[in-house]
Amino acid sequence: MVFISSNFSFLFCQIGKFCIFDHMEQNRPNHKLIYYFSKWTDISEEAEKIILSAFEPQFIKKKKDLLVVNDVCNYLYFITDGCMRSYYVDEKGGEHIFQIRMDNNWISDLESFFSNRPSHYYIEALENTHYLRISKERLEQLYIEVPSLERYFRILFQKAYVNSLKRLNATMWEPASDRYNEMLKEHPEMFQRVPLVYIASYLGITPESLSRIRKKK
Amino acid sequence: MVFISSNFSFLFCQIGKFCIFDHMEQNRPNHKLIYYFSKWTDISEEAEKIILSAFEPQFIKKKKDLLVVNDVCNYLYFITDGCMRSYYVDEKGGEHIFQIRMDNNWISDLESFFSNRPSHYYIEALENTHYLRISKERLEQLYIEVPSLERYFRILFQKAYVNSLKRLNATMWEPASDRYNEMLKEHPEMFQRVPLVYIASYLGITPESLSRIRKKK
DNA sequence: TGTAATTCTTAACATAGGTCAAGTAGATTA
DNA sequence: TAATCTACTTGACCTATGTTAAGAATTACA
Repeated sequence: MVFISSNFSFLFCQIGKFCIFDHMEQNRPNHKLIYYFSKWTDISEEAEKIILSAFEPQFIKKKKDLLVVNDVCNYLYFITDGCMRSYYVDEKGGEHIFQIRMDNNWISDLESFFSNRPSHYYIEALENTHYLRISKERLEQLYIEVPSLERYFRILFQKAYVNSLKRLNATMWEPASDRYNEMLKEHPEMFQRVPLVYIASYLGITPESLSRIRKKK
Repeated sequence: MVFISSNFSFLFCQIGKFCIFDHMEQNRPNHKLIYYFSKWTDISEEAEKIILSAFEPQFIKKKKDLLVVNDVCNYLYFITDGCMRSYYVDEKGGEHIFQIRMDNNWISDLESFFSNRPSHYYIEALENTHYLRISKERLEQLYIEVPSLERYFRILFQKAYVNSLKRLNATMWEPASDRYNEMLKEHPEMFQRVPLVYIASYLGITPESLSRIRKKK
């Protein structure tokens, strides 16, 4: 695959991630958020204060659910430190993971969030995780108070959509071994923090298949 | 599949399509566009004029290319009447269709459009097609002249992203026959206008497999 | 520290869907 | 009207991946 194999980074759709924040103070996590906003749009000092007050810092323990099926997803979540997965459960009880997100990434069920309808998904913490959250009402208000945020989210969703289409093409037309190899290359840190069972599901295969792929290398 | 089978409409990701325009005058296609904008955001009469002047009405004949690989995609296209497909070609020469769009839908290569980098894709007319187009420069300017457009596109991409993730889940975890049946239910018009070869590719299978699925029914 | 739970691997077998090759039926063109 | 094309189908065979079941290695916990 000529162009697909050149960059499989979309395999994680890790929207909004651009640099490491080791130099930042650990206890001012909101500043990471502002940094990302300011990458794509202008944020005045005034606006910065408003934004920081709109997001609530939260914590969740490993293996706890942030969202369960049939609940409305009331928040947009920005992971400052930790790891989450979102998945659905089919009628035979099988779990299908479609998102794994780590530090400095957004996670939510956008469909439920924007429609106020019950979610079909679960969101679960894979590690003890610190995150920021904002409710739909507060976000709508924020779009009015800080109009340039609309631009940030327009660009965020635009990129997320493009990445998702690439991942779709790879899933349809690339063999699982290629998807695995490129993921290994683009996201080695993932393999240190996330069990292979989950990575297999994310890639659209069974853990047994992933095991075979890894053996062949 | 409990929730997926309840609505496969995302299989077409026909973002922005909400109603039929039979009642509209055929020769004022731009008004369809305004109608869609005004569904999600407020458009003043003033803004309407600016928008209408920013989009150029165009026409392309069946089988002609709107975009070819390695060209930069300079426009966002809104199909007012007709049908297009976008696809890429793998190193063995195989074509893989990932979008089929008909009346009142957007089509483009967003990645190339926003990055100004050469596209990996083709966009081809499957019918004689009337469409509107806007360049990146003009759109950036329009975001400034009509800020509420940023909101429209934020919502458009947000929905497109959600649909794309659902299509990804269906592709990974649902059998091809289910995807076919639901597409037939949700988009029967597609089968009147688009050859099965293309629909097969869109569903991620070969024409032979689609033929077998259709036979079994 | 021992037991249970997770995580990962392996092997035998099953199956959906791909590949190749041929053939039919309409539509298009000479 | 014959000759091509294009769209679609069919059949034989193949392969990647799923399924089931078992076991090893690691981690958590009582």
